[in-house]
Amino acid sequence: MKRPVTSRAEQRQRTETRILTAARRLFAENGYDRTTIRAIAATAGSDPGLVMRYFGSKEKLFAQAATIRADGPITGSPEQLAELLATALGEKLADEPAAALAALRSMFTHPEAGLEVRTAMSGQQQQVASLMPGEDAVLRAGLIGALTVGVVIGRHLLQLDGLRDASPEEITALLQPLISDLVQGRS
Amino acid sequence: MKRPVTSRAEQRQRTETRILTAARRLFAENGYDRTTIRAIAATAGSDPGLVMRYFGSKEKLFAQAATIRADGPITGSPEQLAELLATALGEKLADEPAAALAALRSMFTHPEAGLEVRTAMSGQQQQVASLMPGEDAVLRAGLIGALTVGVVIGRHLLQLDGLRDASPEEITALLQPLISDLVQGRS
DNA sequence: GTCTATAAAGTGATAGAC
DNA sequence: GTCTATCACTTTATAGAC
Repeated sequence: MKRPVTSRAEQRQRTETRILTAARRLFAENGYDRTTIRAIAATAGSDPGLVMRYFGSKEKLFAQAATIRADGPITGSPEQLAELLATALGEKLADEPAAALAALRSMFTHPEAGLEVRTAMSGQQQQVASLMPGEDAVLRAGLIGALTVGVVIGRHLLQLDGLRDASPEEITALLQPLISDLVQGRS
Repeated sequence: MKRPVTSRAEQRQRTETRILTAARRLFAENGYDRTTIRAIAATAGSDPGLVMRYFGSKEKLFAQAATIRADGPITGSPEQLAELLATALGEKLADEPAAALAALRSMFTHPEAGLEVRTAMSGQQQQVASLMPGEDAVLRAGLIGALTVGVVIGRHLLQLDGLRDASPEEITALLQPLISDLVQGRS
């Protein structure tokens, strides 16, 4: 008897990733509540029962699908910091990170998603603030965070007029000096 | 027979506003999908049947509850414009406009709410851009809009670290020069 | 192991009793 | 006019047939 090119375990993991990819896309497009297990299974070419069997619950599936990958560690002088933050923003604008978008779209209506986003941002902000001078460093770091989410959701989720079509470079070129001002504490 | 101090029509309109207020609060707190007619009725001390009778459908109730009041007309020189935008932002930070927050919280998961926010912002942005110099005025106006929503949701909805506690004046003081840069096109 | 059938719960909306 | 009772539907989750 010839071994199949794809073993049982391989096949299983393959459909598992297919389900996860489908879930990510649908969660990013429609949010947690409006995405049904049925729709995910259909998109993945699979079955609702299997989705439950593999991931346990809709909640657990979402947790895996909407995990935000943290940016690399942040260090350097204030001048370097501004440039670092601007390029990190540029990356978030260039590609469409489905997992992060899934979390972002659901953050206002699904408590778990809100927590995910808040903790991810909180960690980042503390790091950033510790590298910044001034009494109000935490506030200024928060404003950088707010600016970042504002631009990301303005482009990917709300599709605001000017933001949708502009190139990432164009946007970061405009924003880097502003971020630099916030980092240095000039006002 | 003595006339009651509150007539039939008065009484009716009174409960109608009570329902509307409750709806605004719950929509702002939990979003469209997770807010039920039943919960609105209970909060308003009324009845689900009456809510339907008065407003026709959940959709129509939401439309009335989540209407964004546009800012006053925007005019003036670029210098004035930056100040105007900063103070308008300050107002949005000082009080908690329940109707706008209801629309904002649901904008990613409820298409109607998304449209409401998008059209409100689009109108504002076009006005602002028309008063700004430079080729990329539309993009820069969009960035001002993104910054504004970012800060508003960062404070009221996400409750980001530095933003939650800072005073509106502190925030606008930091942001006005940045807005001014975007308006003038310095970068 | 994969999928069908169904259970259990909750929703918006409606009809009709008081 | 106000509210109770219920309909029709959809959801996640489960149990069991193949």
